Order: sequence, then C-alpha cells, then structure tokens
Amino acid sequence: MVVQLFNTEIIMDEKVETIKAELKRVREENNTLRMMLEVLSSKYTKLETHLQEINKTQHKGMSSNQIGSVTVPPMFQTNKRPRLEFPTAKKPLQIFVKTHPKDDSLIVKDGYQWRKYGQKVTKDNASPRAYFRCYMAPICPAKKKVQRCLHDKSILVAIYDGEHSHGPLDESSSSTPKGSSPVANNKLPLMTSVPNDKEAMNIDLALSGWSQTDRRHCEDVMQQNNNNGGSNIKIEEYVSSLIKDPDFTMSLAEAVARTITGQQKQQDLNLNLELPEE
DNA sequence: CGAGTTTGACCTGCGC
DNA sequence: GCGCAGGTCAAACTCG
Repeated sequence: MVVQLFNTEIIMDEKVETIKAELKRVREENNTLRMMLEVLSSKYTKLETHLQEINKTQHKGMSSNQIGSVTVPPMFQTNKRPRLEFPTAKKPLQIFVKTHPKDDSLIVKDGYQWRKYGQKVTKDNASPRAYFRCYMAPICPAKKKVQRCLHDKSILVAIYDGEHSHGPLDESSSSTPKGSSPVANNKLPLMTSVPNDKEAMNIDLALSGWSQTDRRHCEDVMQQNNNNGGSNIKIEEYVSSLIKDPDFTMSLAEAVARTITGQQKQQDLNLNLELPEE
C-alpha cells in the first residue's frame, strides 16, 4: 500500500517535470517569436521611412508616374504586366501554409467559405494554381489563388484579392468545401502572412516549426512574386544596405536586447503567476 | 439530385 | 497585329 502510494508519487513527479519542461520549451519558443516580431517591426519601420523619403524626393520631379489618382513610385514600375498591382482597394495578401507533404489538396482554411472556379498550370510553377471565390455572401468580391511552393510542395501559397463584404465564419463551422479542421488536415494555422510584393521585404519566416529550408523556399516564392513586379532587385539592394548600415544594426541589437531583458522580467513574473494547480 | 469540382475553351491584357 | 500567359466561364463530371 505504502509502496503503491510511493510509486504514484514518483509518477506524478515525473508528469510535473514533463509539463514543466514543456512549459519551458513553449516559453522559449514564444520568446523567439517575440524577438522576431520586434526585429520585423524595426525593419518595417525603417523601410517604411525610407520609402516615404524616396516618394518625397521623387514626387518633385515626377510627372509620368501616375495612374489616375494613384502614384506609382518609379522603383515599382516594371516592364512586365502589372495586372494585379494597380488600383486595387488593398494590396493582395500573401499567406504561406505548411501542410503535410502527402496532402496534395489546395485547401487553405481561413475562416471563409470558398468555391473553386478554376485551375491553371502557370509557367513558372509546375504545380497547378487553384482559383477560389468567396461564396459566403452573394456579392462578396473576395478571391484567392492557391498554389504550392515551387521548391517545397508541402507549403501552400495563398494570395488573396479583394475584401470580404462580410465577416468570417466561426472556426467550428467554417471550412473550405469538404475541408476539415486544420489539425485533421495536417495543416498548421496560418504560419505567416506578408503584405504582397512591394512591402514584402526580406521578411524573416523563422516561425516555430519552420525549418531553414522552408523559410528559404518561401522567401524564394516571395522573391518570385516580387520579381513579377520587377522591383525586387532594388528592394533587396536596399535590404542588404540596411544590414550593412551600422545604425540599423545598432537599433536592431538594442531592440533585441530590450526584448530579451523585458521578457526575462516577464518570464520571472510568469513563473510566479503561472503553473496552475491541477 | 443537388452541391461542389474538374477541365478545356474562351477572354483579356501585355510585350514584342 | 500576333502570340503568350493569367484569369474566368461553363459544361461535364463526381460524390454524398
């Protein structure tokens, strides 16, 4: 009897240790994500400021770079067709979704109901591109294109066009036709989204669960997407110049340090407040 | 049988 | 004007 109680106690202790270890792992992961967010935010602010400066300086001498009321910075002008680039209400949103390698469906669960209306094999990617239209509302103009990542078939790239004229369904009832839950589908929730093309700078995709390869592949995709606009070279040049910029590196380091120290305090606090009793 | 998917044809815009 | 490529249509097909 006493031995049994002792054994039970040992098992409980082991469980607690396991949970603590898991908790620690999740916290570390969370810290990493926060740091990345901070870095991204810092990069974005800097880039945005620089872009505004460019716009200002070029606005003076510009005359032929306007389409209607929309001003197109020269760095975004291209020889190739802009098709989806110009006066759309909002820039298309690009989303990457990691799927199970064996899962060959082009279903991206995002809270809306989509109906497939076409599929096409594009020139630069052997994987077919599927075209979806939102049918939650009769006049919803939202559309999306879903295609597999060129280098990594387990990654879906969804490009959204237009805005929904309604809200999303709740998670339990929403699905792409014949879809199932993301977990059951072996799909993770939306791993990352980036503002399309022009704003899609060298965004770090190092989110939890993504290997270096995945990130590189998806960066390739973003790059291809940018190449369609022909502006990527300049963006990349600018990003690389940013990396070399001591000021930028310094502010980046400060941001990271600030985050780490801030999180250390937060973590200590959490240790006291969390670990709910069961 | 109806809803949703597939797929070949057609449309449209752009570069040459 | 022509050809190419992306996007859309709609009839045929599939599935529950």
